[in-house]
Amino acid sequence: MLDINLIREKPEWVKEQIAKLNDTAPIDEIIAADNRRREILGEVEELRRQRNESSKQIGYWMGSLKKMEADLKRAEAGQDVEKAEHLRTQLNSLQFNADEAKEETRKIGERIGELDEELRQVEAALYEKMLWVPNIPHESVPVGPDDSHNIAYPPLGAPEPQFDFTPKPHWDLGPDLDIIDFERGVKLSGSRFYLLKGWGARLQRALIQFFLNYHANKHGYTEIYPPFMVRSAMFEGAAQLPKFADNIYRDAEEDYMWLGTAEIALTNIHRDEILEEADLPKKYVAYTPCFRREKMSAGRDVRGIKRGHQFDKVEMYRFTTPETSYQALEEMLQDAKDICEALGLRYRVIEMVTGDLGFAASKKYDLEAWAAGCGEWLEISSISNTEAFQARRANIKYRPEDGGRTRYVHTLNGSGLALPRVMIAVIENNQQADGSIVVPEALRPYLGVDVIR
RNA sequence: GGAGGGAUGGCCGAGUGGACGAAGGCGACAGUCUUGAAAACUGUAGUGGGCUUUGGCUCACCGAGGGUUCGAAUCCCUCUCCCUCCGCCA
Repeated sequence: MLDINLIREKPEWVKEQIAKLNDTAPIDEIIAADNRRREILGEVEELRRQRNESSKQIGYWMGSLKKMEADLKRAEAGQDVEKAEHLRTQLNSLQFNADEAKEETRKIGERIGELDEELRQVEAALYEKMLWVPNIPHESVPVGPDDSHNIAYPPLGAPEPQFDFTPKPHWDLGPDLDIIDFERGVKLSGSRFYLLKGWGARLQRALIQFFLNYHANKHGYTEIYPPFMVRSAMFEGAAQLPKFADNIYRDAEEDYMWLGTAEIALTNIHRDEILEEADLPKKYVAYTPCFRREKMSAGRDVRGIKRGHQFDKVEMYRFTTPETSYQALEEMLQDAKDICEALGLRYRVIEMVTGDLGFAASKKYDLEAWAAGCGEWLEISSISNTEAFQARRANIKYRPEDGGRTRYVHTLNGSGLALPRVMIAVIENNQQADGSIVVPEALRPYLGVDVIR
């Protein structure tokens, strides 16, 4: 979510920024709703102030009345006719004042009720609109209309694998080695599902283990095991809802939704908290399966295991101060590159232009790995700085060390790395003429074999 | 799944309709004392919104949302979460 103050103060600038994303947002409607909201707020608060004031007065009178009633009872019991008469007169007049004030205050209350109702509606409408406004790109992001304009940096890591035979794509290699079973996956769950079997399943498990250990041991991340289903509010906090509702699997009875990425759980770890600046940055890493409907990409990438409804991913996540978030973004990019290097992948960095930033990111890099069998660059990581976009939705703040006002943290997320695709690259790039696969050095301690055959 | 008990400030905990943004304690911070520290004493402190001549003024917030009332931490309803016992279970 954007800062409403920013929209209020620089509406035209905000519109320009959003136009760069190839997106639109009802900024004028938002400003109108915001104005109306503040108008009502001013009115209703003044009325509340009046009500508080007269309630206090009434309270004071009610106290006096109680005392006078007691006095009257005593006077009557003591046969003090004159005093009783005097008290009765006073009592009646005070009672009259109190009743009158009550009636007047009740009317104020009615008006407050009406205004409150309108305020509720205006605020709900404003909030709903705000939820659909995308994040604003960082000034360093190149302006471009779509992904064809993204900047692809020269390949890094291992040289392009060379073969003296025609390398097979994983959808042939897998079944030949009996490590991927497409038919039975489909039997269980339908299209876009598969089975990993034997060394295939073990290879994926080794990769997960390797990634987690690497980030925890060498990069200083704290490992998290989160719930794989979370409440819908967490999806809203991570900016997945309302916009991406089509992509989410959910429970039919309860308010549970299956993670599309660990980012959703990790973002909300510190939801509604105020962190201490001294505790920042917080760095988390988590392995989770990810579940996606893929409605939007129906018909795309149907071959092989590149895009399924379920996949595994190790995700890095950071909470930082605003001053350090862009440095943190570069560090996370390096963290992901380190893994690519350690695995001997041929990979490249893609810097996204404004038109391909997506909804939540202010700046984003992708990492792509070369897969020699299918002859494709596969996206194996996406690393974003969302600045305060998620923090505002999930209400995550920190208290600056100098004791100033609380501020929103910046949050960053990045795959480190995404699984079936890294496995595709490993399998296809390391295949030999006989169909066997050489296990990368780094994974051998986890698998206990040098070659999968 | 059944029965019962809870949710109050950083923490503990009082508060059953009116002077309560909330006693008291602990912790935190600042000051006094001290060579320094501790102890003691004194003082300061929540979050968010609106307005503002930037001095302030004001509203809301006691798990969440409704309701009753002139007035709600306090009474009523719904929901969420936690705890205890029973049942079931990896």
